[in-house]
Amino acid sequence: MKSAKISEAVVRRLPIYLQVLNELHIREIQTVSSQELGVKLDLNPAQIRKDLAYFGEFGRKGIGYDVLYLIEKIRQILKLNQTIKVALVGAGNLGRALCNYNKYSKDNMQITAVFDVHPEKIGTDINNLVVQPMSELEKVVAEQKIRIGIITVPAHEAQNVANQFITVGVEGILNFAPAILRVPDEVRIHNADFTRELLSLAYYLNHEGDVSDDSAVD
Amino acid sequence: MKSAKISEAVVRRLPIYLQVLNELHIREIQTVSSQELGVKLDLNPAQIRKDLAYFGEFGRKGIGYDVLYLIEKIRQILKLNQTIKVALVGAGNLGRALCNYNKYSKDNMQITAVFDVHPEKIGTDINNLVVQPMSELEKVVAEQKIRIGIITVPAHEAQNVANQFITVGVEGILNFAPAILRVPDEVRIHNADFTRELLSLAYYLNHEGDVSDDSAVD
DNA sequence: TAGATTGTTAATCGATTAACAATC
DNA sequence: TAGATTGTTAATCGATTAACAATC
Repeated sequence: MKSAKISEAVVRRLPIYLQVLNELHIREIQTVSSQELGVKLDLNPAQIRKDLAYFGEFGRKGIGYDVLYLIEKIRQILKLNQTIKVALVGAGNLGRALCNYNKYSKDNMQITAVFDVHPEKIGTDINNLVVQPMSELEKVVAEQKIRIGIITVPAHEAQNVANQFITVGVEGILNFAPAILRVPDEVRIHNADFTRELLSLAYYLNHEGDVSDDSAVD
Repeated sequence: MKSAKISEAVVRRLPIYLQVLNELHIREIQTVSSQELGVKLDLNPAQIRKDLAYFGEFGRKGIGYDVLYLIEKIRQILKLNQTIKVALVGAGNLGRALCNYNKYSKDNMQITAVFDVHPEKIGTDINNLVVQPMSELEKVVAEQKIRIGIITVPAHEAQNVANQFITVGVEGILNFAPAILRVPDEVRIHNADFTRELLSLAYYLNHEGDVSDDSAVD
């Protein structure tokens, strides 16, 4: 199956579908149409149907999609029907926030190890995980079969941490640092740098703001 | 000028350009070509030139782009040549992390007020800001001319907070909660929900993982 | 049966890339 | 002048949307 290359745009919509479907499930709604999903998500129903059809025939003509069944299918597509272990480097505020987040998530993604480069952080406790030194990274990743690395260190340390993740054989990296990281093709990197979202948001503000235009250049 | 509607894809690349340019500036590099930027960012040079050309003629034929000048121009485009004030609701770990982040940023975006719905958080201190009750939101937003709202509350409270932001006239919202929020057309909403990035990252992992395939449905 | 809705093909739309004249 | 690189037009590519037969 899964023959044709699926576009990134499609893959990025799957977690969104999953989110709405989970909400529907909680509200005990059993069936949903692409039409209804489209309204909720501001997406074209044809697009939703097409996205899902890349992976199989999940719906029933004249009826729609069974919510629980579709949840299960999307989870399978995203490989969430197994527990995926995650290591986090950078035990600062953000790292702590993510670890906490973790325990509420039932998505079978689990942060199971936390590391930091700074000696004073080593040994401290975060959400029942003890912060370990980077020297332990290789051993722990191998032992726990960790497949994803999260980077929550300052920008200037990010590439260095990424390199270490790559060396120890992590398959995917989620980077929170506001830096452009170089990784080999076989490692997938996603950026969760919120400053990008914040800056692009600024573009869409109305123009009224008191622009004091202090541009030195011309 | 700025006549044609600029596509979202273009706007989302601007902060990335800004990031590389800032790095180049720190390294005291004065001029850069679209070719060089392309290599750094894994983007087609023609695309970079085209993106920038939507906003003006910033480069010099045969030479390239002056780094400092281009930084200034992109900052103008993103409206960062003014201080944009931001309010944050949700004084949890993530909220605290963002406030801290804040002080290092020189992007003229500033979190100037923090709120929380829970009484026990009110009055506590976050990075020199006192957490205020939601009842103060309207007054503070008006007084400080706050234009962007950040949501760092749990998913089930997010829509409620968004509604309050909308009521008090915020122009843009950055949502960190893993929830789909409904906002009117005139309010811009960007999502910084990292679970989406994490789940789509899982899709790209290699297949090897021990899939115990415990799917109950068929 | 009539109404609803899927899966899918074809049409449209938009974004990326190639190519090149202009020019530093 | 020769080499480099922009800004921009035209060509290509890919993603979204419309339309509809199949079918519940």
